[in-house]
Amino acid sequence: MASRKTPDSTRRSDRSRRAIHDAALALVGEVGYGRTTIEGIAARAGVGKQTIYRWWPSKAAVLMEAFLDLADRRAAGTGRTGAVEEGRAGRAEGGAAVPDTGDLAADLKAVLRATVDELNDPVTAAPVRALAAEGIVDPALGAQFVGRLLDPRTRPYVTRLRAAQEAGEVRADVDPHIALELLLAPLTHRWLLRNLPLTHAYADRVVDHALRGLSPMP
Amino acid sequence: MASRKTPDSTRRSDRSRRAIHDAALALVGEVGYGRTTIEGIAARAGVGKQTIYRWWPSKAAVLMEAFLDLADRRAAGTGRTGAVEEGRAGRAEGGAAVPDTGDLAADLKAVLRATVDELNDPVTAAPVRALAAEGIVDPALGAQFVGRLLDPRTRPYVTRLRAAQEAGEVRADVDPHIALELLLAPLTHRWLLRNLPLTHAYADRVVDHALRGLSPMP
Amino acid sequence: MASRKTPDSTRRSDRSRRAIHDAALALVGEVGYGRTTIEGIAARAGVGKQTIYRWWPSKAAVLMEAFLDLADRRAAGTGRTGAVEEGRAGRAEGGAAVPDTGDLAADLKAVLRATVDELNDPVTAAPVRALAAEGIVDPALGAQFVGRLLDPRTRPYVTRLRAAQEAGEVRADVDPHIALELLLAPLTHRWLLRNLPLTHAYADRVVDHALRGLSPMP
Amino acid sequence: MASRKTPDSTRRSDRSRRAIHDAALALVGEVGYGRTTIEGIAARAGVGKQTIYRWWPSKAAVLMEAFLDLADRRAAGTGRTGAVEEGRAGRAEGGAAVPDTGDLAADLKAVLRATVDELNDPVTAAPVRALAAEGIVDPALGAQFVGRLLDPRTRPYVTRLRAAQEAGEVRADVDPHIALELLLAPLTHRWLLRNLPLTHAYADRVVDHALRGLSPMP
DNA sequence: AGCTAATCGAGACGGTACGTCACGTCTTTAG
DNA sequence: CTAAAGACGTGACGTACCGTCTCGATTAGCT
Repeated sequence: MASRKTPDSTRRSDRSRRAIHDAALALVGEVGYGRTTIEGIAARAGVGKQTIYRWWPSKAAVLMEAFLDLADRRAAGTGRTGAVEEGRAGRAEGGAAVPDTGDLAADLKAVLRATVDELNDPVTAAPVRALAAEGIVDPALGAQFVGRLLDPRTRPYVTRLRAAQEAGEVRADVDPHIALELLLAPLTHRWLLRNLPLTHAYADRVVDHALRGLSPMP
Repeated sequence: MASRKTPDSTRRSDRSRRAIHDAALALVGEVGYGRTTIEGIAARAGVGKQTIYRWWPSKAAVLMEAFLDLADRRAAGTGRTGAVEEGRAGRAEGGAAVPDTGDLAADLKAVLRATVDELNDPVTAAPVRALAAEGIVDPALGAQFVGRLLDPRTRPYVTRLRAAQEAGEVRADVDPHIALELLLAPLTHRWLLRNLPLTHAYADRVVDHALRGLSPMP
Repeated sequence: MASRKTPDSTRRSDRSRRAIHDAALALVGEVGYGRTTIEGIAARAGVGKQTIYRWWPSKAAVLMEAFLDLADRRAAGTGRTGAVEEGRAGRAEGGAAVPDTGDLAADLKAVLRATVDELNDPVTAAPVRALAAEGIVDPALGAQFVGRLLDPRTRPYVTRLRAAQEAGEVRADVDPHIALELLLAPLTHRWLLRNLPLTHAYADRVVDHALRGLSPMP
Repeated sequence: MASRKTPDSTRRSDRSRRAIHDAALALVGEVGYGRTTIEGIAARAGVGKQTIYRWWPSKAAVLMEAFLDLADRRAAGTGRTGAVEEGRAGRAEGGAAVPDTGDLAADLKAVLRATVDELNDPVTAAPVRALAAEGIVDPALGAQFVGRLLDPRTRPYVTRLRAAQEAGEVRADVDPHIALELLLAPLTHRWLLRNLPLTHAYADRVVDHALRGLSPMP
């Protein structure tokens, strides 16, 4: 049944898939996304070019999958296995839960500080930067970036914020998605622009300002 | 005196420079940044490739300059000629002044709505998206992007915010640069990700939340 | 096993090879060697440039092979099929036999007249001129020119001269190679210099003088 | 009167002309004719490109003139100043006289040995090879090569051969030009092809064979 | 001696071709 | 039928020179 267009995925070689993932991540880390080529990935992975073209539509798609796979493996490795501990916030595929100690500011700071660390880690950051850049220019990839990478990771924030709203910690007339952007966008902004240092202190400041507002008490 | 590395800029052809700018902007608008090639720009501009390589280090640099030139020409054309009106906020190279009516929220909304319109205009947006994407991956270009494109355009905001601070409209313990990021980053975030609509209403909401904060009055 | 430097010649496309030969010969004939470019050959042959660079080190090498191939095909087509007639002189790859009627002068004249005709034929002459010129300046190519083009074609002369020597028609103390040069060089000299007409009469004269000598009988 | 096409040669800079000659010869000697460029000559001579294009039609023309100039200067320097000694053979522009001791074979051997030495000298040989090669492919240049370089140098041979003919040393029915080719062509043949060593012994052998003929006494 | 016109050095310009790299497709051989 | 290998047509890369052109700055030769 499987024509040339849709190869039979049951016969796919897992060895090759993983080797391609590894090669893609390694090359992007070593020489940058622009200088990473499909031929280079194939050579490094010890794989024929066609094996890449058969299963992925583009270099970016390879990298995206490679990164998601890496992130999943990490999460699986580091993740607490006791489902009991997951608490109210839970933990979805790809996204770490936001703690809920009752102190919203403290919870957000804790999580955003971790995000800052992740963004400052060159290993994880390189592929994500590349994917973000490519997604900015290519809408289809951008949608994938948001849907497969970003959304799963931000959903816990929305959940936490909604909980805070129910607890009266956050105004009722605020859309949690907008609140999320108010908190997260300044960090990613600095990360993408590299114009100012992205520190824990900055994350704290952003949380404080976002929650309290910029205007003085009336 | 001028060595082979740094050509004599006094003998540079203005006709070619402008033709290259125009061709670059046109091509990026028509076929996208990725499919725009230096050969294509040269051919369209009726210019030898070497003339591009002589004066610019990269495709991105050409586009950057082309866009800045365009923006300057536009600003010069649209700019209010009465220097008297420039008032407190003034108007620097490339950056439009933020009005100061005394009502900070209204002033910010007015200006951010204009920014939203600009970001939604496909003509201006295409080159800026491309430059942003390239800058994310190439730190040197990113610095240029910030220094030559972004900073001049955001400086008036900082000025306005500082004025608001002096007028007691904004808390004294807020760094105006951070305040700026709180206001602007959510907009650029949506613009880059294309995941949610970038509207005037959203700009208003962001201003309101940023100024008042997310937490209810204690 | 085949490294990147030495491509796998078993997978080489014969269609492309032949198309390249034809294009090279055609272009050299039409616009001359100097104005023949590798890009032009590739375009005319409907072939990628890389396919030329993969298999030949230079434009001259392409032309050399193209010409040898042409000459071989011609010889195969014109060649006498009756192996019985090959006689004493035989016929090696690329070289036509020199007849042996017992009259050395007549045999040489017959063959050298044919050579004159060949040299005066613009179709064959154009590539050979070009290769000769290139070989004069590039020793490596010159060696190929001699080894692959010239030697096979002159070897029958040496054979015939040696036979004549054994028959007592030629002095015993003469090196047949030198004798060959005495006969052939004046023709190629005129051909290369184009200063004097290259005719059958001239070929005859050269044979007569070379055999009898310039000095009168003592 | 002098339009743009025919520059006023009275105002020509001798310094530049000589510098260009020197640069051309030096470069051809150092990197070969193919890698010698007009830009390179100009740079090396400290001269604008236009100064070359104004006075010479091609790279080959520059080299030709440079070589002739060099040869003239050498001849003027080495040449015997006593015109009395010039004897029967005389000495024309560029060509050294062939001695006339009465022994034709000895005289020819002496001169041809000198020619062999000259051809084996890499300094003189490099430009002449280049010019010969170019002349083979470009008929106009070839004519110049013959007329300005070769003919002046071979004329003395013809004169000497004619004298020998009058003295009964050479058959009356021999065209001196053909005789010249019989003697000289084998040498240039070896020189151009580089397939066999070009030695004094070879020159001697050629003279002997040419004068006595290849056939045994009848 | 001063004027004026051409030549000079320099090098930017519109081009063409170079030789290399990577693209995405296709074909071959092995499992 | 997939996979490794890699040749193929394609097209852009960045470089080197081409021959033309435009600049001041000499520099003659003629008033």
